[in-house]
Amino acid sequence: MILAYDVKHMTCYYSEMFNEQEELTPAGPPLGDRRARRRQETITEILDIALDVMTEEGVNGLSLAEVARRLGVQPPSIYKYFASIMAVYDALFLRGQVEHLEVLRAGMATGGAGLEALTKGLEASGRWLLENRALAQLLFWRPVPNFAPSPEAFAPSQEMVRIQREALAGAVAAGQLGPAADSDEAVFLVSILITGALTQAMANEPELSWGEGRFTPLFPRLMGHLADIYPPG
Amino acid sequence: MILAYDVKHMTCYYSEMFNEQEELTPAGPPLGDRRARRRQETITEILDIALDVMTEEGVNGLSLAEVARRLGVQPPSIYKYFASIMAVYDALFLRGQVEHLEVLRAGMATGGAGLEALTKGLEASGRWLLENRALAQLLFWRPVPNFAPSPEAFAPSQEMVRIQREALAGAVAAGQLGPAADSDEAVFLVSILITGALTQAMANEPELSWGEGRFTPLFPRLMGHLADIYPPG
DNA sequence: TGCTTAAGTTAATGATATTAGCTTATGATG
DNA sequence: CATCATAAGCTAATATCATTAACTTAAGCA
Repeated sequence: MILAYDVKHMTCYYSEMFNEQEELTPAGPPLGDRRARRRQETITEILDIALDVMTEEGVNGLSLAEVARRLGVQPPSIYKYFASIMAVYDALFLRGQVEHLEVLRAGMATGGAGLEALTKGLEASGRWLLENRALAQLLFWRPVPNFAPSPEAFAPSQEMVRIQREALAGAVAAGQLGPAADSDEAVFLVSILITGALTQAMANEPELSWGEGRFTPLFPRLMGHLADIYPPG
Repeated sequence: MILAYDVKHMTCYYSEMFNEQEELTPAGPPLGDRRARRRQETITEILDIALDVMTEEGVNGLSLAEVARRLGVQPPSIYKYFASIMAVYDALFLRGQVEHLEVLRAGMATGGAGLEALTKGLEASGRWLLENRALAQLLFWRPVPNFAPSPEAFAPSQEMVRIQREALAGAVAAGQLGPAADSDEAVFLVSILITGALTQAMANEPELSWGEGRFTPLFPRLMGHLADIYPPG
């Protein structure tokens, strides 16, 4: 899925909306090896804390002052690492995309092939997203006014669409689905199913995991009926 | 749909999460007729402006200071009408629920019966929600940290579920769907379809209306395949 | 060993939500 | 019609933000 925010296949909204690219991290000049490592560690630490805060207070509840407090530092110090709070959101968006892509890939590898692999992959993705709700909301919804992900942060999403088309093509080749399933349209259709299940679960069942509750258990069934929509042979 | 935020059928999340009910409007003592009308007009005006601001700046971009500015008044004056910014969100949530319910009802009345009426109703609902994105996000997503709708604001959602079950029961009676479709599960399943289409459209195609783009045109087709999931006879 | 500069600091600016307390003028009531 | 309660406005103040400017310090490369 991750159709939210795709840019290549998803026509042009984000391509129009990308923020002007100021440096997101205030320039990383030729750092000595040791210094560079320390710096990277601090950046990671800031992002971890930011994620904690977002998980506790909501995506929009992120406050650099609170992050600084937990890091044991004064608020302006954060600006040595991130140009603005939007840059923090962007870094988290990128982190979310990358991790999520990896989870989808790994999930698909556990299944068989074609439709089965796709379903397994999307379930793994769903499980991960419900375990990382703050990231999921950042990736799927538009909770933060004036935030639009940078092209870099957005890039993994195109790979995600490619992978899914590949799986659908595999399902067609295996005779699980009709040839019409090898299309962007089918990817969008699948994205509606997974996004619907996830959105309902996130909004209504914040305590439950994938496979629990009233929505996510229906997802595999819906995927199974893909063959009704794209009948093989 | 509107399963997001339902409370009766949607188990218990919101019932646990309802905010302690402080007065949302700072007490409405026995107002004279004229005064009461003026007051109500001002309240409506504030909500209209708040909706404008949310539409322009995002749901979380609402600022009482900005509302006051547009109303031509100092920020503290808003507090004569609403106890807090959360009370404004709650009033808008209620307004959204009520209008949305009416739209669904009217939409269903235009179609035939059973499955057809349900599809017509949900399409009308989708059209309205895309025309009222700020409200849609407030109703479906959880964009505002620490906001939970009051039971009053939430109530219309139960009626919405009831109406949909009724339509599904009608579809079963008409032989369009199998008996298993007369269930809460089927309502949840339908809610996944509509929520998925709407979420994708809202996140990725903010300029487009219902029926345009890559997601919402797929919805009627998905509804048509409900008979595959709940085969009649 | 010394010096560059990364990484921290404090101080200040202009937003915000909200509370307290004062003023005014509307309109219900005698 | 006059009175008076009070609705509805105001200003001032508090506490929270994000962010910028300008300074200090100390790490670590040469």
